[in-house]
Amino acid sequence: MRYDHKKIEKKWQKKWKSSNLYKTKDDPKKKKSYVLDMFPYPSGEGLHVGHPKGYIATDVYSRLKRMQGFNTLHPMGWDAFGLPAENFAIKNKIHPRKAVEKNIKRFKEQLAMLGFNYDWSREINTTDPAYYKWTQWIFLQLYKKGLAYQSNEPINWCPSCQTGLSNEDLDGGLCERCGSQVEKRSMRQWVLRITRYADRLLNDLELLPKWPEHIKEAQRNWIGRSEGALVSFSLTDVPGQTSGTHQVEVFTTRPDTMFGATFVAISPELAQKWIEVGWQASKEVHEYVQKALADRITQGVKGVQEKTGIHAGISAINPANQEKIPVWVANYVLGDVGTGAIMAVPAHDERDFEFAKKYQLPIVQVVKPVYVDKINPVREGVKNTKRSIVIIAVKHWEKDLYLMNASEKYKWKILFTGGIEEGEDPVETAKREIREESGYKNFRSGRVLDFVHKDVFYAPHKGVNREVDVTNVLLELENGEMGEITEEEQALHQVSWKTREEMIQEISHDNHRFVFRYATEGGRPNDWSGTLIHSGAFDGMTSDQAKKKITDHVGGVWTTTYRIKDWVFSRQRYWGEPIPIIHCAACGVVPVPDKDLPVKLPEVKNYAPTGTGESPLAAIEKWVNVACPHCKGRAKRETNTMPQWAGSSWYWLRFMDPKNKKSFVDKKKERYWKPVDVYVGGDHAVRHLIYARFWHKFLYDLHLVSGKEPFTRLEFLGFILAEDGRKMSKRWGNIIRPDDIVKTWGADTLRLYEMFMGPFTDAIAWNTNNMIGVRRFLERVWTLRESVSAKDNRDLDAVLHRTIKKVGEDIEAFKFNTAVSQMMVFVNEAHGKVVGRAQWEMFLKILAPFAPHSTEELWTQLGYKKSIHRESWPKYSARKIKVAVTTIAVQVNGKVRGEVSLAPDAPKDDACAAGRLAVLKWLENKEEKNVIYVPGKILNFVIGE
RNA sequence: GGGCAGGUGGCGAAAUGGUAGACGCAUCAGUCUUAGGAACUGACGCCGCAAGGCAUGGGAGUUCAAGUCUCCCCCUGCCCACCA
Repeated sequence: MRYDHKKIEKKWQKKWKSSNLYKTKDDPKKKKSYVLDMFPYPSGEGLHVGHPKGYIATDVYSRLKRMQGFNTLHPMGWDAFGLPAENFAIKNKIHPRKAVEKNIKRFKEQLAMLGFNYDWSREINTTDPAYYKWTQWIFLQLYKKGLAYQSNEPINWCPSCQTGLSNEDLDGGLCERCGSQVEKRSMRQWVLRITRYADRLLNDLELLPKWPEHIKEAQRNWIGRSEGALVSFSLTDVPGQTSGTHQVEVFTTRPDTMFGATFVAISPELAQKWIEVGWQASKEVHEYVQKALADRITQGVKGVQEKTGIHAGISAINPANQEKIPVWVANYVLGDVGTGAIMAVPAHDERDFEFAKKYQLPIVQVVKPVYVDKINPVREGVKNTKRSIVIIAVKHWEKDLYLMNASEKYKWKILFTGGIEEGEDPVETAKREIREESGYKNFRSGRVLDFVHKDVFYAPHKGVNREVDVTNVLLELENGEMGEITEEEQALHQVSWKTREEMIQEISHDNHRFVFRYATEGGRPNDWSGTLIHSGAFDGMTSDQAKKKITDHVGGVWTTTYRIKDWVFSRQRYWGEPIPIIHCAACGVVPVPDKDLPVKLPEVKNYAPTGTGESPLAAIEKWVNVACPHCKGRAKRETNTMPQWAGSSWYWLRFMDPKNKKSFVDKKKERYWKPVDVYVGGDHAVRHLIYARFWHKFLYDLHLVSGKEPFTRLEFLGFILAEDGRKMSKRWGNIIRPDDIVKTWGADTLRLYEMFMGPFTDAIAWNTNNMIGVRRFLERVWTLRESVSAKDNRDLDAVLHRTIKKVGEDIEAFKFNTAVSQMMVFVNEAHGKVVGRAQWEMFLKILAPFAPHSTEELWTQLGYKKSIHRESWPKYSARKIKVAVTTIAVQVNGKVRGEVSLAPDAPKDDACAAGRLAVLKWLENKEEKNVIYVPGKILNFVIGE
């Protein structure tokens, strides 16, 4: 009988369903495993072959866990509220609920084709009132704890989607759904106080060692905690000054550099505010502000590259040194970051530096960086000496080449250096040193760089530790004429001309490389920490010490700020959970009593957005007008709805207990099933995970859930690209549908191929030819059943047991590709040989998670009535993995010159004897200095030349 | 600009510091044939008739031994971003 995937797959999918094979029961005595997919949003497009990749992985993983004896929870559901469903419904003129039902049906059919082991009795749907009742209930708990509040602060408004958006819904200042430029609009909003959890969301990332580092890093960026000082600069010379313009407050993370603040820069937004309160800015300033604000809107914050600004005609007093410095309006200062104004320290901030260069503003270095040498670190018990030196970059008289000063003896490649004599001009020192050490003697120019630093190192040629104050000099030669130099100097300096690129690449010491770059490419602040200079009483302190001291000195406040803002939680749209609040003229804001939950979405004729800032629900008077639960007086319902993120912020808890009518999850069941052991998905690196962690922590604080973090391990998949390497999309016409693949090649082939393509986390292009190779593997498996015999084939034991071991370990580690290739190795090995029945059964079991249909069919052919998917995972025998003879490489001086077959545990003498014969011609007449033998791996003869 | 992940054959990719390229695709040669999306046998990093040499983005280093560890440079992808 040939391998007929069509018949087999349909047959078993039916049987599994009717026998409830994958139903999960709560069994407190058994150890559990909770394997969860990020549940999908059921779009109208249906699935392409990229979508199931994560579902296949969790299917394989959860099948392994079940076979290993775990009580396994592996559910699926639908995240079906939100703008896309609503926009789809409006466009196609059907009710969103109808559209969602239709889409879910289609999704389920497509998932069913692939033979997944979901327990469908636990299916949930965020738009089901029995589900969103609890979403509303959790919202009310947030409200009761003061974590949900109303606000009239201006929020982001998308004119196209006609709804408010949270900061997280923006992409570079544009609406992430439709790309429209977002406006600021003041309107009443519900907001969740996620900032109160910011520190815990940040710190508890440390509780998640099994999360990918890049996801954690993205979350840290998103939370954006930074510590710094709030400092006031008083203003003078403000035309039309009012109380609003007496002073300007800035936020800085570097108060230690305050003595180097040579100007203040304010955002166009703040300038506008000042104008509104009476500042009589000049015509030019006025025009600049208007233009900068307009650019923000037309180009978005992202689009503006060039830094521009204008002197505001105002002065500020630097509170550190009481110096009068100018105030500029600058487009690189943003209105909604920090206070909307900065103190600019061009010597130590890249952006301020760029601006200061452009407008010729003073640059004052106030931190002297200390470079601690890693190649020649200071030594204990050696004399410490202090000196002043120059580091000298020397430019060629004609070409763009520079002098490299190499030393064979000390193995370094650096610039020239030399000690400054008492009272000597650093440029003269530099010229003298170059004449003495290189011989070049005529100079066109020389200048001292506006950058000093300190080096701390051990000087091997003098045998002392050095702490040196460095002045940096750039010399340019007039011509190539050379004078006499001593032999001693010649031996010490191997002089050569190098291009700029070669210099940067070859210089062996970081400080010299930095000086070279500074001299030839222009200035850039560096991040070596250091001590203060030009800072009055604070000179000599380290940056860290000075930060708080200077903040105190100027009367500033040390504070913590976050990039993450409170979560704007209301949407002025129809298709979402109604916010369960009643507004009563007499009692104010009244939460809907628990007994009246859920507040169901009413039927409505027109669910298109109104654009007035009110949701379509506001027009349904019968629904809006209610009696106040308190005073029974006339009251109105809240008409805003929740954002799409609401339903997915707690759904993993509902799967534990999906039908519970008394609470969102039974406490006992929660304690048994928590936490999610493996969570698998692709999108949503930041927002969903942050929101979910936030709600979970909140529920933890109410003692409603029993763990601090919901997801122990996160596996983040790489997307499958189209065959042309682009994203699969209707637009490119490169979509491949699983339906077609399953029909032609079978679900098992598709599953196995998606696991075999490459590393799970990599984005890899689909390749149908490669997939056919996997189908060939399944056919060879099918053929193998003909050579099964009663007695085991001992020759296959080692490879079989190695395969069992590797497949189990690789699935556990989500290294599915190498698990599959190991099974291919086994089948190649078994090809043309007799396979013992017991061996065959073990192999079918380890293949079963990947290819559930064909293995089930082959299993039945052996006469079994019970499903293979209820079998347990085979145990490998460590003894059988061991082989009698193995081939190891024989090296001579690390190069492979032959090989030899040995027992893996052969003694060294035997190995050497056999090895010598194998590489005889390489050893003749040579002195054998050493032999390295690693049993089972390698034999290396080290010989003299 | 910052962070993270990467850079290995014609392609997808393997490789606890120990024979680089497992496994698969494609290609080539052959066998068989009921001419099929066949199957089977073999070859397949580069240069070279061979002996051998050269090869994991480039350069240095540590080591008996480096794709793997250290340092520097270059490039690509993803995320964040004039975040003060």
